[in-house]
Amino acid sequence: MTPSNVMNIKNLKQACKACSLGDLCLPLGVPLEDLELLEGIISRKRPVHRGDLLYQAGDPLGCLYAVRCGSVKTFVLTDDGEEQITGFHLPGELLGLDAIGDGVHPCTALSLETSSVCEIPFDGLEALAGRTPGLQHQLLRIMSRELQSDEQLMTLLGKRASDARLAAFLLNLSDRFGRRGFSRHEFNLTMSRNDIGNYLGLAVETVSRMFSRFQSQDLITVRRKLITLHDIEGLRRVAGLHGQQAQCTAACEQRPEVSAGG
Amino acid sequence: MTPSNVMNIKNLKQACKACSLGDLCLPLGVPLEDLELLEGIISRKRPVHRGDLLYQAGDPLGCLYAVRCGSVKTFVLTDDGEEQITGFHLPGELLGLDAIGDGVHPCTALSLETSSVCEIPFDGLEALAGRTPGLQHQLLRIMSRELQSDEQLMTLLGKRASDARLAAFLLNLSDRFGRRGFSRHEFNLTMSRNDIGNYLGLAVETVSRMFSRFQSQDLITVRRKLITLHDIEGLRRVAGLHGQQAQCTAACEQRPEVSAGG
DNA sequence: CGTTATTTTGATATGTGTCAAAGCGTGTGG
DNA sequence: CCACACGCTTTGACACATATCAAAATAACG
Repeated sequence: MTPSNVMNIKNLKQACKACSLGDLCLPLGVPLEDLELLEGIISRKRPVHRGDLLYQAGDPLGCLYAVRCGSVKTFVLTDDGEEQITGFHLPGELLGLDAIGDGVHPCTALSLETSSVCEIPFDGLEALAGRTPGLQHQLLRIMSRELQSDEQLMTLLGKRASDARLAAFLLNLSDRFGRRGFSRHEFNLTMSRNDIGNYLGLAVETVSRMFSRFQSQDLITVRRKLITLHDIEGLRRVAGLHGQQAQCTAACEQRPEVSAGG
Repeated sequence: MTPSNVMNIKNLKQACKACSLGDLCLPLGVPLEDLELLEGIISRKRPVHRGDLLYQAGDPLGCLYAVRCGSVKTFVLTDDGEEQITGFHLPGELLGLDAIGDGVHPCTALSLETSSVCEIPFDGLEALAGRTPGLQHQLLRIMSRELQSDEQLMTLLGKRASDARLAAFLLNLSDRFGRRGFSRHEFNLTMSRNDIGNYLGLAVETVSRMFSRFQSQDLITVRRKLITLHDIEGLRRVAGLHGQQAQCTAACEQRPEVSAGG
């Protein structure tokens, strides 16, 4: 009705092919000619704002959502009414896959900041996947990876102490930000301390205390929402991820601290 | 080489169509004519015994495995070498889906008793799913449901006390046994107390104490591996699953104990 | 039938939740 | 632009649930 609508239609054309995070999202491995078919069913919504819901628990599954920019949290409501956060989602990640089983969203998705998401009608995606082996494969891969990361989270929640949980959480975010071209050493937490505690199965106070402790150990600097990682290897040690990446010789036992400008 | 091989070949023909748990497994929703194609790629192995491995962490993904009878546990090895159990799997359940992402099994699958499993080459399954919409849909559904159940487990591990965890675990098993035609009230635990504790993020001793407590509260009877549930509604209350099924009025506050023959 | 593994029970230690309150940033209205 | 109020975060004190340590009881296995 207004000129702005025309703009929106134009924006729609600016889909997967031009999207900077293509290879983190569904299009990875999908041949160019099929990509256009995928673009055909995806629509890009207006930006959503902090606190906006993408979908709510109980909603019928209409679309999956891909985060384009910003961040989103998903949570289920336990039977006594409190929320359990099931994930924080960064650009390139697909939301709503847990709704395919019953055709109903089991959790709610809420935007943590001003974000942009792509809407992908599931019916269309499924039909297209049947005709496009690369897309089917990528869809299965994405779901499989989510199963894998859930398994890691279970280990964290089931076996690890509070410091290991928070350290693993920070390292996980660092890694995911890094893959998206952001700094691995410095990033903003878009979720509250409360959310972090909820996700990690810890009280808010414990999260806060651990942040303070890590800071006093020169592992990180905390300045409100801004986190700076100074000693990633040290964090790995706290997280219980011994020498996963670099060769772990004597170096694991040394390294007292790395001073950095305060 | 021996006559017994001939028997095995005959057994192979006795595939999905004749399988008693067809509608719990992959074939659900797959039309009859496509079912034969599915049967074509599935092979049924000899029984596996207690302690046998179906696959190990690090193995390349060759096949998915469907439990036909018996039970299997899957676990990842944490970086400091201890195992974290990620699931117990009953007949009709599909194992190895978490390997699709990287083409490598992230966890190990070990049979808890004498079991029988079907081997499903993933390549073939994927190719067939591309030609069979019903099969593709069922595969996506199975993976989605697993995501959903992981979310529930996260809530359990993150928020619930030890009694709620164990109660929820028993109810979950009861429900799954029930769906498979076994008793919902009485079943054998094929896993050790250690395994249960590992899975639920509890010490063995705590699991044992909770079993004793539930028994003294007349919620269950424990006789070694054999568990009998006497008061499912009571267990639901302990698990924090308030009035999910029946209406929960004043009864929730009353009911001091229900005596039963000891 | 003896040996070993598993399970149960008890005593104690400790990490983390809970309660309480202060500090700090953010946003709002005068 | 400043003052106030509100929410979020941090810090402290304490209590409690559960892990840990230790040992007995019981089942499993050769």
